[in-house]
Amino acid sequence: MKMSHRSLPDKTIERLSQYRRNLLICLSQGKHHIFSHEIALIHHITPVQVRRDLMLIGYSGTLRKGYDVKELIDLIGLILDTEEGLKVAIVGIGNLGRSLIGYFSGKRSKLNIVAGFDNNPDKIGKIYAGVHCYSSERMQEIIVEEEISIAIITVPADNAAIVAERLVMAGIKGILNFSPKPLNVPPHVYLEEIDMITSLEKVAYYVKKQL
Amino acid sequence: MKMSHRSLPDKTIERLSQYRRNLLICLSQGKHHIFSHEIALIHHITPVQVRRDLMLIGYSGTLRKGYDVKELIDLIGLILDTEEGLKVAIVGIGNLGRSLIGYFSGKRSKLNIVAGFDNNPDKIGKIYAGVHCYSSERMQEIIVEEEISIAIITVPADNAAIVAERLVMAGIKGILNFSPKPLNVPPHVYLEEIDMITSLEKVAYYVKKQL
DNA sequence: ATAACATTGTGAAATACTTAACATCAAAAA
DNA sequence: TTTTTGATGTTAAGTATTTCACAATGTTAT
Repeated sequence: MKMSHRSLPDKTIERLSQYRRNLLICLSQGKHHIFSHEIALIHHITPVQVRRDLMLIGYSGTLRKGYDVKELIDLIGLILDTEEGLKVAIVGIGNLGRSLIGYFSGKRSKLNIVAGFDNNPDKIGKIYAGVHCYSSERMQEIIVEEEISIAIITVPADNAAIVAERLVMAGIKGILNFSPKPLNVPPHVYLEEIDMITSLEKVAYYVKKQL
Repeated sequence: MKMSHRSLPDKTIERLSQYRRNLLICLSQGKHHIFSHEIALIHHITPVQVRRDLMLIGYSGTLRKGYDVKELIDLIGLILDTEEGLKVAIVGIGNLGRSLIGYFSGKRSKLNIVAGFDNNPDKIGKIYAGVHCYSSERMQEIIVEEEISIAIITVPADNAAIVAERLVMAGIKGILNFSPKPLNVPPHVYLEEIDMITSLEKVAYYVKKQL
């Protein structure tokens, strides 16, 4: 089990996260070993792809018995997680923000949403599924104080740019942006964008093509 | 302006959708021509990539004046949209569902959310930002009746599989799935998955790497 | 008129990612 | 004990996507 994964492909990272989630389910069902073709089936990919991913992270299964579920989960954790975990803030406590808080609360112990921010005075001071909502004005202060390193932006498009700028100034290291406006961040801040409108238009394109 | 784009790269489709959104903003600001490097700057990609995409859709700009914004928007529309538009249903009117309804309502005239479905009796019969919420039991009936071709799944993970199955049976052609469980659909149904947990874990991975 | 320039369009190279092909080997079967 | 089987691990080939390099050419400056 060598640790020689200097730089894993982007797509492999995504799949590792997905593998882990389903491996945890397998484990909870009492399944302790799994074959590459079983993992592949769950994720609708080829067994070779699974084996390649595991090869890249330096994991070896047992011939004819497959992979040890528990070991694999732990190894993926070693790659994706930090030991102490990372703190996450969510900016914009609208429907989307609250939905995300719901998704994450309690689930992944290594990524905790520890603060929410919003401008709406009705929301400030309230607690949503365990997450305290603060005034946006206190963003910088609390991010520094709590050592929050990741932010999720779920504010309306027009506010996203200014929010991002303030997050960067506060020392945020990674941003997950749901606003459909491309953001401008310095290269030392990792930016991941989820563009739901584009995703839907893409579905529409392929539906059209098939008609 | 030839129409020889038998099969555009997946990534090009995504970018076209994004280009269009920002071109519409340019147009509304009175900008009628745009250079490849200007488009590139907005989207944080290279000018060559922009030119390549436009080449692939068979659009030619004017040397030294760049691209005609209006023409380009129209051409992208010709590729991404159907003339009559497509109808969209949203299954699961929780926080995420309502947030998506908010995003799309009124914005894109060619993709209209025309129905929502939920099991919660409190929600059935209500109207959310113009979208009527029906009982999930009427899903099949209404999809057929209204000729809905696209569905967005925003139900909890455990219900997603059965929802997908029923959507396929009802004749849905494309699905945008927000549940973190990989779905199983026949090959004639286009499936796009947005995995918010994976996206966040990916951000965490790159943040960790940079530390 | 001519030269310098800035921009487009594109073949070819480079990079990133996936899949095929197969050597290897432990377990099960004969 | 030997053969067959069915899995892994990996090199090499294939595909998809991005970038390089540069020819072509209209516009502006001289």
